[in-house]
Amino acid sequence: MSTRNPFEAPPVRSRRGGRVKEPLSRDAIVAAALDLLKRDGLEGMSLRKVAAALDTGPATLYAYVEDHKALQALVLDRALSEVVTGGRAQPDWRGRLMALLESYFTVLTRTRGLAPLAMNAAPVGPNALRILEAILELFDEAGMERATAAWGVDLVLLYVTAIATEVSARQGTPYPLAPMAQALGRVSAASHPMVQAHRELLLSGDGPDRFAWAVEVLLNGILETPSDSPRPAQKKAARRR
Amino acid sequence: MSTRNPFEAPPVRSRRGGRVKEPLSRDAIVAAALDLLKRDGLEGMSLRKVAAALDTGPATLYAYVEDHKALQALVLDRALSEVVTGGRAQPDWRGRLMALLESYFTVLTRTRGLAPLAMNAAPVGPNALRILEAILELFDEAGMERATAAWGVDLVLLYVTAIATEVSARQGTPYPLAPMAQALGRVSAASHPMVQAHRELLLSGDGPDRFAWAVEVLLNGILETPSDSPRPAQKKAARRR
DNA sequence: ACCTGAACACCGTTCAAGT
DNA sequence: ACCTGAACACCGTTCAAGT
Repeated sequence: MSTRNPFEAPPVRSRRGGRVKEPLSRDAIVAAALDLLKRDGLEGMSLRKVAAALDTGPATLYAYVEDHKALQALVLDRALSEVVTGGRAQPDWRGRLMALLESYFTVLTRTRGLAPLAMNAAPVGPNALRILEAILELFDEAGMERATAAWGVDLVLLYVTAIATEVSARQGTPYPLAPMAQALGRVSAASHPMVQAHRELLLSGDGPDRFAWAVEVLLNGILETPSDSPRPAQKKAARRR
Repeated sequence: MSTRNPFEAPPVRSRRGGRVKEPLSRDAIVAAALDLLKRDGLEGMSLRKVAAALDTGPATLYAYVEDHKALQALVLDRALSEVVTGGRAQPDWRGRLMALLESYFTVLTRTRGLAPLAMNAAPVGPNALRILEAILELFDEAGMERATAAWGVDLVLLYVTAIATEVSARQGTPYPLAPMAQALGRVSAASHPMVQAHRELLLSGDGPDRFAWAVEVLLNGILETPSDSPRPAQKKAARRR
């Protein structure tokens, strides 16, 4: 890869789809980094590997990108371009919001190493803003107050990002919940009766139902808890008893 | 520190509070690592630095600890020993749960670098189990169904861990929400009217009210959304319109 | 058999020397 | 003036050589 036979024709013609030593640019760097992230996960996206993929040294990238963290933020937002915000399939705002959050969740979990990146970088790129705008629109359609909507969008995005981080971390390991199962197995009924009683339920996987349930929880909770009353009445607490 | 004057007395007497070259052990390693984490944050807790603090080489630690990730998990659980689960100050389960989650949140945010550690490691240590048990107890007191409680405890802990990670990441930077403020300032009203309209609200800081609000949202939502009905009726959706 | 110095294969970032 | 090879100051992990 690094040694080139001098008798070979210079690689001018494009191998299909591949860039042909295109001039270095911020965008080309971000694109290469995202390719590496998709292929090899977070550690495939090191500054040195990105530089190597572009046939240059690591120092060169600093002419186009502040530092590694900034590159991560750029890669994240580029990846978020795949999130679908304009869905009109569902008639109600809840359905549309669920579809949007599922799209966000899917993008984060499908690309190995993307979710932790979203957990570490502030969502300030153009695609993050597009997602923000879409959710606020749906919250407005739901008749939510502005203050509640502002805090709510943060809450919802943070939660989905967090669960995506957890799920994508588990995707690496062969038996994801083995450590938890072991820990729960060792628990004594005397010291941890509740954990014992909930053992199987705590281990029940994270299928789509669970994601949908969690989102419903957030939406129901947000609708019921206006942000101006820090300690709302506990009217509902006893209801389900 | 590494060069020692051969004429000085060997460091046998304890400098107050300090360990005196106590024999290496898993526990001593974890304690030293937590000390370093508290002092210098996540990067202060590198395997090499922990080894150096114990006057040994990095290879030695592998006799006591699986690898760096396992050490992180041990350090996390040791730090979680400070979380107060037995509070009886509040008469109601909500108040006690709020106090417990605040304690967890405080422990995670007070120690620099601890929160991301909690985000990466599965909560399977003895202190994590103690917290799990306490929350399940309170959920039971609230009359929650078991399946709902099992999913709910996961939801609540994950959210609090996530927000602690975000807050503690911001604690490092001098002007935490400057990037967000800038991004929101550049947004055009034409393309992002909702973001524009919520601008100041989106930037309103993360004080204790906001944390309390978020927890109330989760609790209200969980109480209202039994886990057996993946798509509960939207009875409440229009109420606040 | 146990412990560990030294080596291995990496990092992100800087900067002086080249064009 | 711009670009970048080489160096700097680190990583986590392994393993052969010592006790």
